[in-house]
Amino acid sequence: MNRPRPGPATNTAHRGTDDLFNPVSLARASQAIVDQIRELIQDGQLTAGERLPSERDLCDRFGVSRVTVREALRILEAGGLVTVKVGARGGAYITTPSSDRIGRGIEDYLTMSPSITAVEVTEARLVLELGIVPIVCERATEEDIAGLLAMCDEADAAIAEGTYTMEMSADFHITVARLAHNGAIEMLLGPFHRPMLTSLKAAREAAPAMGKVGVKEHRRFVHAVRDRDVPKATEVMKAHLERTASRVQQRSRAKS
Amino acid sequence: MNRPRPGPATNTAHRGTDDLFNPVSLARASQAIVDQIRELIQDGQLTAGERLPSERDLCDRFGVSRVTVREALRILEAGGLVTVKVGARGGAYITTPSSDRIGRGIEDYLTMSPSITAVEVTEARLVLELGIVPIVCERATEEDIAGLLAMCDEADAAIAEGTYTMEMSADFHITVARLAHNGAIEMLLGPFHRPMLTSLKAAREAAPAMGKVGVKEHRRFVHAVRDRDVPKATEVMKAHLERTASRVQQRSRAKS
DNA sequence: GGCGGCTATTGGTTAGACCATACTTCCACC
DNA sequence: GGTGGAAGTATGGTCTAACCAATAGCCGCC
Repeated sequence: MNRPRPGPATNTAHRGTDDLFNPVSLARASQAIVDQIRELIQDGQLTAGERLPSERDLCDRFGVSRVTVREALRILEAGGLVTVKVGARGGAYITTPSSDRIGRGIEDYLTMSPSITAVEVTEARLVLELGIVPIVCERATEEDIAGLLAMCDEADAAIAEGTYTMEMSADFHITVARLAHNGAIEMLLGPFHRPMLTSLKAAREAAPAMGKVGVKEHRRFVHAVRDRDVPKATEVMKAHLERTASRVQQRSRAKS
Repeated sequence: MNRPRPGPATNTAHRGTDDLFNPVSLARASQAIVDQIRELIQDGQLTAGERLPSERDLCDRFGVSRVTVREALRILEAGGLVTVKVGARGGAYITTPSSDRIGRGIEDYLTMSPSITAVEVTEARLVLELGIVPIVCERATEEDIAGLLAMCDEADAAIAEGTYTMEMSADFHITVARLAHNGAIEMLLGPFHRPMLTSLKAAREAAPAMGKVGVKEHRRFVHAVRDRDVPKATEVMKAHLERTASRVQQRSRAKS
């Protein structure tokens, strides 16, 4: 049975005030466990795919009860650092934080923080989407471009049928972001679309012709990328996004 | 004397606490509670500063044990949606997700995801920092600019004393980001600096002259902003960041 | 009137138990 | 001999009941 490490916050023995002015009994045991495990992951001592000991094991090692260990696991899980499986061979497995989970956090922040306005979100999106244009122009492969054109074709077909949705538009932008072949950018940009969608869906119904113009712009953008024409691609995308932005502004103005 | 537990998929509880909180049933009860509360927050039925009922109260309302409620609170807390205080008048208070907490998530992702390379992180940072330059040039007030110049002065003084740190450089960039007066951008950009710091600290010692050049570039950037000269500011910042980027690349190449 | 201790409220933790789930093993049956 | 299913087992999910620890507010004493 391993003793709990005399680490930063393993306590349970601060009742005796033997040494004066001890650092106050630090926060929560569960948080201390989280910190330890997080550090192990950061140090590379625990790597993706590895399995932590069972909860009951961890209890012994940390010298705490199962509830405490479980709370720590919940926190780690919420942070996307581990996933927990049930059943035999179950347990907590180290996972590389998924962009989805992080995206959820960003999305929460964008949508729930009252200090962040829709205009700001749109502006941030503009910065990102315009910023990647040069990178996309440089790195997009012929297949990538063919894929984008195929999306435009599908969009046109959907418009003809009247089944075009804002999701399809968002998909296009997400795909473009992916062509930067940069995981960090992809992760940052993803969360911007869901809030945008909910914010724009209503407007879409009000202006059904919108989609048609949008897809035309998409296509012009793809052509510019195909020609590796950065200024043109930037210009097209900028106009496209700013048209969207103006609608968001109208909407947020109308709401207030 | 445990009462017979309903199966995990049993629903339609007869508990009907018809106010805000419904009994749960799902794979993880704690997750279901999280979902409910998260939704209440998103809907605005719970707003920042409000206090949730006590844990023991929530047990009754959700029809689960305290352990389960507590796990739910840990998850919400990890997501930055509530903060929990102890003692009388303690409890879970709704908080607007802080950019710090979200930043931690992004930072985890950037540093721990093996699929994200330092080069990608640097590139993403470049996109963001360059993208905001026009906005900063437009919105920076005279006070803002004076503040930046003051930072440069301090940096020069620190260099003269040999106490200049990478943190001071990071501070400069974070301050610049703040001048965009856009919370979303600020939130996105913050997390890029800590990983950058750890990645660059070693290099700093190897090239102590670095800081001097960096500060000089900072100052030239501020002057360009003062003159509202977007192309110039962009050019300066780009050169500055790319010099940093080249060092990151060297470093990551040396490591492999 | 102010200070110090009492008390109630509330989160933090423990211990032991039971259930649900999923993998493993192995045996019976074909 | 192979195969399907039953029993075994490891593990997470939840419950109960209790106690500890921190804090705010009140009350009485000086």
